[in-house]
Amino acid sequence: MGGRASVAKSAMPKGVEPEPRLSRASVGRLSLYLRRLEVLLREGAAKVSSGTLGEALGVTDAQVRKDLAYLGHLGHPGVGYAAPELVAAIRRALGIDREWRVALAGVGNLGRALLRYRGFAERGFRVAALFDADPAKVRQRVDGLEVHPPEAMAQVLPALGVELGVLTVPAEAAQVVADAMVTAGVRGLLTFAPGVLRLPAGVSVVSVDLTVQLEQLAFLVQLSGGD
Amino acid sequence: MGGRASVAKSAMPKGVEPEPRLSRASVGRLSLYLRRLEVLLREGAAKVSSGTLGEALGVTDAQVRKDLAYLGHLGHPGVGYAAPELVAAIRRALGIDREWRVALAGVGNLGRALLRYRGFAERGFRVAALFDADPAKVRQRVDGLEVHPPEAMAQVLPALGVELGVLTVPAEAAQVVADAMVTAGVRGLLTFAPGVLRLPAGVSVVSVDLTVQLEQLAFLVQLSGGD
DNA sequence: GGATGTGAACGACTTCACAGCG
DNA sequence: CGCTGTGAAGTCGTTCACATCC
Repeated sequence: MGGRASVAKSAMPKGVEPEPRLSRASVGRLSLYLRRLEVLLREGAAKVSSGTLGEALGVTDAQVRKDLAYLGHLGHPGVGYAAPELVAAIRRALGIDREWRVALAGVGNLGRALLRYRGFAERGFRVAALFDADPAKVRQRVDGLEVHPPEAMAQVLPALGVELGVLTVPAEAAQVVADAMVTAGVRGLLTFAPGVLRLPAGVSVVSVDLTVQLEQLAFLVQLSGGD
Repeated sequence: MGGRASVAKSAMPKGVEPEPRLSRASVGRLSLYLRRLEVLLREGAAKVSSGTLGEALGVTDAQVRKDLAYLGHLGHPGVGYAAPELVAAIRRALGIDREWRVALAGVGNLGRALLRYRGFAERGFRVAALFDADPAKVRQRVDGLEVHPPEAMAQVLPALGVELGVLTVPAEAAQVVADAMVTAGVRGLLTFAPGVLRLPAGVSVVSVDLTVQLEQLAFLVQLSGGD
């Protein structure tokens, strides 16, 4: 097709350094390093090398060093990394060196499962509000939290300082609920609904699409078993 | 440590074609195209172009064509792709042009949520057996399926022709249950437990790590809001 | 004209290899 | 010596651009 010019970076005159940024893949690995480090710390390890850190995760030592190099000069040649410092540095880089207030919409089985999942609280993600469109669920208490109707978002979320939203609602409702959350000031969404959300710039989205994951698996199995 | 080196290509004399393989990212997009195509088909569209297919998904037309080119020469220049044929070709490529029997281990909230999720059945994934280590749950019926104890895997799974396993068990149990499933003949696992599974070659794994996802989100929000 | 398929350019991520430091 | 940090090389995936065909 002809000139789908697209605006892009035309406004940028030049000169600005590329400034290496933490890549998406690196961020995912940092999460894994963090978890591994916590295990190693509990086992009493004070120092870790890039080799030992990556080993159990299937990551090469060179990759580990590259990832960690983004955080600054934390390693000591010939020795390794000081585990506690490394944990602190990773937490800061990931933005989890503080508490995040989270709202959860859709108190079905999936929502309840996430609510009880310890991993979240351990990392500073605190579910502060629940929402559900089902009148039978509204005003009930789940894990000590009252379920609010969706209309209450604009009032409740800012009051509680909620910045993140988790969507465990049916696919049909996802876009509407997402819009309501964004209007109420939420700046990031983790959605489990299939399909793509259209959101204003400045709002981040991470999508966990279970169908896509299962299809990936089917593909891999077919490949390896393709005899 | 070494070991993983495997053959590498240094030993390759030459001559053998690289044979382009469907990349992981491409496979993920094919899933999305498939879902989009089904919507378009319901709306009565018989032909689609790479532009219209990718538009709603945020994928460029060139990317769509590259992805679809792996499936063979399906497009008609000046016209586009015939939607029904494309659907069939994608299903075949992903290995979902047939039914897959699935076993689910861990009948907690998350397990129940997946069990009721329609998207799986629509794509030919049939949950054929349930397992749980909790004696209170064993022998109960959930969604018409009896819950078996883990010891029954070796007997039940081969009998039902189960090839895929879904793990919604606590982190501590994941490796043991995974091993049991593999022993019982399962060739692919979708796990929701945090942590890395060590499995024999030939068994595929897709891991959905919710903590990693949330941390990705926190990182993105911190980035965009880092003003 | 309209849209595909595809080499070539480009960019992003990973691995290699080694200098340098404790 | 062991292990880090990092340029260089290599690999993989995406975007561009255009010849080609209906």
